[in-house]
Amino acid sequence: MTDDAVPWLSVEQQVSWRAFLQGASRLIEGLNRQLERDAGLSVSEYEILARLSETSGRTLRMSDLAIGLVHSRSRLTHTVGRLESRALVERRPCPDDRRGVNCAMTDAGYELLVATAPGHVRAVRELLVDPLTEAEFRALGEAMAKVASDPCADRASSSGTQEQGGEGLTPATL
Amino acid sequence: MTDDAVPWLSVEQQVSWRAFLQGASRLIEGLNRQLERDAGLSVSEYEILARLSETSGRTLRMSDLAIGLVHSRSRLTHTVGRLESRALVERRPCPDDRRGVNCAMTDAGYELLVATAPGHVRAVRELLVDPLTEAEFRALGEAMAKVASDPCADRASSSGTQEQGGEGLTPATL
DNA sequence: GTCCCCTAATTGAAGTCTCAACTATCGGTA
DNA sequence: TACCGATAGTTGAGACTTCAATTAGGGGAC
Repeated sequence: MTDDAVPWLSVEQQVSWRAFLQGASRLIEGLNRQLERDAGLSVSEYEILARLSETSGRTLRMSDLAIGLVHSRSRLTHTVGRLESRALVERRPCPDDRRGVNCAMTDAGYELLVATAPGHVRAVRELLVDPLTEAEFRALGEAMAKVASDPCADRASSSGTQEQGGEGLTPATL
Repeated sequence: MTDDAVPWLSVEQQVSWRAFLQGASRLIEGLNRQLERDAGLSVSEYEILARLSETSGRTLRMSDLAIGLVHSRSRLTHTVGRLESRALVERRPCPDDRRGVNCAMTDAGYELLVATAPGHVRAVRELLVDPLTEAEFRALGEAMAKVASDPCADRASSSGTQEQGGEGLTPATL
């Protein structure tokens, strides 16, 4: 934990940062609302079904799902539990590793996904794709891919109180 | 709710879209962890304190806070309640509108923010700003500003089942 | 073989958010 | 003035997530 002074964000950076928070918030909220209304699914649940639908056998190991979706194992366990209780998904022991659990999509799950996908895609377009130009959307994707794969993202920095490098001392940050 | 076919996302768009979900997830999770560890605050709580610190009088009306942070009123009520129970914030009646409630930052709240800001800024830099070039970060900010202010974001589209315009019928979406 | 540490997954409690219902006030209109 | 729809904020229940603890199996070193 290097304890060097870290400069405040510039005003421009702060504007970007807040735009990110606000935009992400609106987007996710809008998607959740649409999915909940039309299919009784949350975005996480939809994501799980979508991932499963893409694999041969419509089956994925819990840990692979968790990694792909960037969810904690615990969260995944709970969410899959809910899906399983609705018979959209099934848990099976993993043949080659007795610690593992396979999550398999049922026919009902697949059907629900097929029925739900069009509305979801439309919402993603309306809320995210359409407001942007193609180039903007591509740039957004590239930037977020870097953020997603940033190797340091696990061990977030700790810090005591220390002086900042910037101008004033307004903690006008975030 | 026009019921026209909506094309699937292209493969490239899907990659961008998933990168967004993954990146946002890692980012927010990392920030929450850092704030929780170092100050016992969540990102939403930090945001509230930060907004308050920027206003003259360090006071903001509940509804203004809710709009600025893109939180539901209910969520804001709960979160402010928690902050108030820790004496980081105070609720006062709003002089000019008897329905309104003003949320005012206490000195303790301000001090906690000042003590917390450096670590938080560092985390934002490590997780989001540093992995990107300046141009990328600016582009990200501009795109997200459009998403945040998109006028249609409120009434998310509803939809029944309908055929898609794309190629196959794989609901490989999200 | 057996120790030991690592990974896989689950559990339950505590914390947070959402949703719908409710109270109170505002402000325009008849 | 009395009504009435809209806005501000709260509440509590239920849904979802997080965190720490727990169970179970893998796999290398000795």
